[in-house]
Amino acid sequence: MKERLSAEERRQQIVETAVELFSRKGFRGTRTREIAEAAGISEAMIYRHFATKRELYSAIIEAKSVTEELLASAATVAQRKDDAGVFRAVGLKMIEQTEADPSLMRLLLFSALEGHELSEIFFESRVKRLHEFLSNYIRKGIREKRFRSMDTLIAARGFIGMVVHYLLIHELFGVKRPPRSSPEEVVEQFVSIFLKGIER
Amino acid sequence: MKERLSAEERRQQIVETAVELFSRKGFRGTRTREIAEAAGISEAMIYRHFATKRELYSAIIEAKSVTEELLASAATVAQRKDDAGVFRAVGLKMIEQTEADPSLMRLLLFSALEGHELSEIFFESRVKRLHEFLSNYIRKGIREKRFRSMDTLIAARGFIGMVVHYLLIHELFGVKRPPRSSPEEVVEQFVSIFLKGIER
DNA sequence: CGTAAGTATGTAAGTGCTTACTTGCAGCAT
DNA sequence: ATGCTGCAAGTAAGCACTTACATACTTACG
Repeated sequence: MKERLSAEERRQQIVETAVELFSRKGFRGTRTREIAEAAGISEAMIYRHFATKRELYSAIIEAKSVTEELLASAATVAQRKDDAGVFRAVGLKMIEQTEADPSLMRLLLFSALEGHELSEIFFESRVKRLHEFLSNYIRKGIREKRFRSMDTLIAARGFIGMVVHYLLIHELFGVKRPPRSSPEEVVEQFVSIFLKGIER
Repeated sequence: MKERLSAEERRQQIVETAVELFSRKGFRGTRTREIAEAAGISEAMIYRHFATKRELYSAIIEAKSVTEELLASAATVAQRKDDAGVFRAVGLKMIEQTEADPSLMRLLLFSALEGHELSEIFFESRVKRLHEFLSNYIRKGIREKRFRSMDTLIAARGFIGMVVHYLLIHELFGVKRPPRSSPEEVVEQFVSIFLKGIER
């Protein structure tokens, strides 16, 4: 007994199923037939909702490009002028979100490597804004004499880099973390090194 | 007038041609026919030298897994006990090598994302050894009371992360660097932040 | 040395399977 | 009864890999 969904629901369901597959196998590595099977429908249904495979992929990237609460929550902490708290919050949120759903990071990398036209939008919405947020935070700290003078964008990217690299080697290359290093401890150490490094 | 090469030369030429294509388009995205055309030969020649497309890919990964002079040159500097010099050398070498030939980084990412069986060997030979080298260097610095106590592997990965992230956003996502930030200046700032961050 | 036999490099033209996408038709909701 | 969601069964193009045959180079023997 098959379920009959409304067009909108079905479209949504196809997108969700396809995210999973594209993120695991890339655009070229994913078959429209697999998507249909995984969604429990026929291929023709995919093509009723999306003109081409590429259009489905683009719909996914656009859907995933909406910026979420990461920046909002960091901004809240930022008002308290608690430097360690801000960097800790950003680092932990990044790790939590990626570990809860690694498909985003994989899609971002796949789309960049495969040269998808929307890759840039994707990157800007997910990464660039984070760089800019931290860069602005550091700039303010410099003005308030807590941090020494430096290129704030490079510094911000440095901190993000530590966290991203951690995620890369764990989520992508399958490096196991040593028993004594929970995400919290790792982030704590990154924050400690970074903050001490930029303070006056 | 076609050139007739020895088996060894031809094999080498196929590998070199294929590296370029696989690194740009991934394993699944590269057609054996394209490789043949780019090498100026027929597909059948590829299959005389390699039983399958996958075998050609594996040959490339194995060839690219040989560790190069990065560690050697860093080890030389390391003997001088010049902390900034060591991290600067590692960071600059990484950037120089990747900018001179981005195919390695792309192959590494593609093979991990696409789940190639040799991806792990690739990662260990190119990344893990670097982590361990810096980790050992930091551990020595801690013993000699120049650095404060910490998890040396996490710290090492933090520094590498800054540099890798820089390479990712420039080589993969096409972020242009601001006019005032040459690789030298960027590395210098990373080294400055990181060293100040781990010193006593 | 000269040349024929043997061997390696090379190609053109497939083969059969997979794949993105289509068509024609059926049944359900309003 | 019309317009929707849905499917089975295509179709044409693309793909990794093969086959049958040609052409250059090497070697051995009269």
